[in-house]
Order: sequence, then C-alpha cells, then structure tokens
Amino acid sequence: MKVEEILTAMSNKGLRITEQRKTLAKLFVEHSGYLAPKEVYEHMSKMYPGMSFDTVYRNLRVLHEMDIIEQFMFEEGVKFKLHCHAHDHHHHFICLECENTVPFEFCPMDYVKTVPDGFTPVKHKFDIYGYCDSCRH
Amino acid sequence: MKVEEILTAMSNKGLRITEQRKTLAKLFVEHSGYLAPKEVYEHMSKMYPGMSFDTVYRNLRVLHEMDIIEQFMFEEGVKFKLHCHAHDHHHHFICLECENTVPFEFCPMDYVKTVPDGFTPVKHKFDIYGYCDSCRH
DNA sequence: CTTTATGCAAAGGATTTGCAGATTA
DNA sequence: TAATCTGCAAATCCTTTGCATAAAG
Repeated sequence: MKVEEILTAMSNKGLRITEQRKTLAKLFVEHSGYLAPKEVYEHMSKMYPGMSFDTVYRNLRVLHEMDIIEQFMFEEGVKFKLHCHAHDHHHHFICLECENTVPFEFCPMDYVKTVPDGFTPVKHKFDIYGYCDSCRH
Repeated sequence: MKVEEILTAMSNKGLRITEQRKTLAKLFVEHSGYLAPKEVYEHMSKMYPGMSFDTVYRNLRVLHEMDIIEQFMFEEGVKFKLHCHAHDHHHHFICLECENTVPFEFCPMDYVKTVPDGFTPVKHKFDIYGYCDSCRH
C-alpha cells in the first residue's frame, strides 16, 4: 500500500489531510514491522516538536477503524502495523528482535481434523516467532 | 495440579502461606479458563472484605514467576490461567464466551515445510477461538 | 466560512511502589 | 522474634475526553 492511497481513502471519508497524518501514513508504509504507540510518538515528535500523544492515539484509531493498519497484542502491549491486503488469508513470521513480519499462506486449520465435542471454531491465531536473517546472532 | 502442590511449592521457596494465597490457589485450580485480575479481585473480595488490588497483582506475579500460572494477552487485557503441565507440547481451544480452554495435541509446526530465507523459528502461537457446547447460541 | 484536527490539561483505568502494621513460621 | 505479607495511599504508566484554538477544504 502506498502513502497516496491511504491519504485518498481518508480524504474520501471526509477526513482532513494534515501534516501529521501524512507523516503517520509514511511511517507505516515504510516500516514493515510492528510499532508501539510510543515508537510512533517518538518518530513523529522528531518532525513535530509540539506533537502530542493524544493525536497519535486518535490517528492510530482512525487508521485502525479504516482497516489500514492492524492491531496486535504483544506481551509488552499493543502494537500496530500496516494491514496486509496482499493475500487472502495468511499468517506471519515475526522477528523477535526487529519485529519485522513476513506473511505466509500455510494455514493450520486445513490440517485440524477434530475439535472438542460441540465446539464451534470461529477464528484462530497462528504466528511463528524467531529471528530474521539480519537479527540472528 | 492440586492446591496442596501449589502451596508446598510456595512454602519451599520460603514464601508464606496466607489465607489469601490459599484462596487464590484454589481459585485457579477450580477454574479451567482464563481470569482477568479484576475477576480474581472480585472473587477474592467476596471472602476477604478488605481485599486490596495490589495483593492480587502481587500474588499473580508470584504465581506467574513460579510458572504455576501462565499469562496471556487478550484484546481486553492480560488474563491468567493455571499452567498446563498435563501434556508436553499443546495448543488450545478457547471459548469466546466463557473463556474456558481445552488443550489439544495437534501442532501446526509439524506441517510447516518452509520458512523465509534465513529465518530461524524459535516459538509459535496457535489458538483456536470459538464457542463451546454450552455457550453456542 | 464551516468543519475537522490539534495540543493542552485533566480524567480514567490498570498496575506498581513505599510504608506501617498485621500475620506467618 | 524475625521475616514476609497485607492494606492503604500515593505514584506511574497508558489511554481517553473536553475544550479552545489552529488548520483544512
């Protein structure tokens, strides 16, 4: 996804394109891993000295509600990344060091044969954590 | 795991066995699902009117550090459940309504054939969410 | 010029910490 | 008795909200 597409989508919803939102969109487009609100804030306040935390939260929520970014719960708290539109259904490799993610299409649900009596599966979570090439020691 | 085992383990570590800790151990042994700190607090304060939140947090941390309970991040926040010692490696069905969990032995890692170039898998997360027999509508 | 976004300050919720008194071993 | 635990109060941290001003369309 490109910065332009994100801004156009926001514009079409009647939202205003501010400098902060441009910077935020650019940040997510250029960063393939997860970002915590604090990391977003730190990045943004470099270019916007008066940047406030609530603007970060507000805009993260806007992007999340528009399905432009997705939310993920880590042990350390919430993080966000650009939503994957690439494949239909997929899962992720996530680097424990740099948190960059690589999608893959294999889905374990294709191999699950039996579920407990009377249990109705609705959704599932499958992620593989490890170290990517550059972060391996 | 039985209440006695938990208390003995705590005792062996030089920790004191208080009424609150007995109640907490019993709660987790008798509840097969996840519990949020607030739920723990509510349960405990029924028997201990003066119960305080910090005691709940302190003891949850103690049990977690001793690997007696495990921590899991839900969208709504942290929750805890008794650590599964039953099988070696396993995953869970988790009911979205009552949050009770059922372990199963199938592991998707047995079926994952290729990982991205240079990626070293370390751990993984796989859970199936849905509705159990009694919570299905 | 009308509407929406921002920054500020303040509020809210969850979790942690310091301390004196209560409780365990 | 000596140690740890508890409840209280206060402190933090993270996130949200209300409001006046600034910026976008």
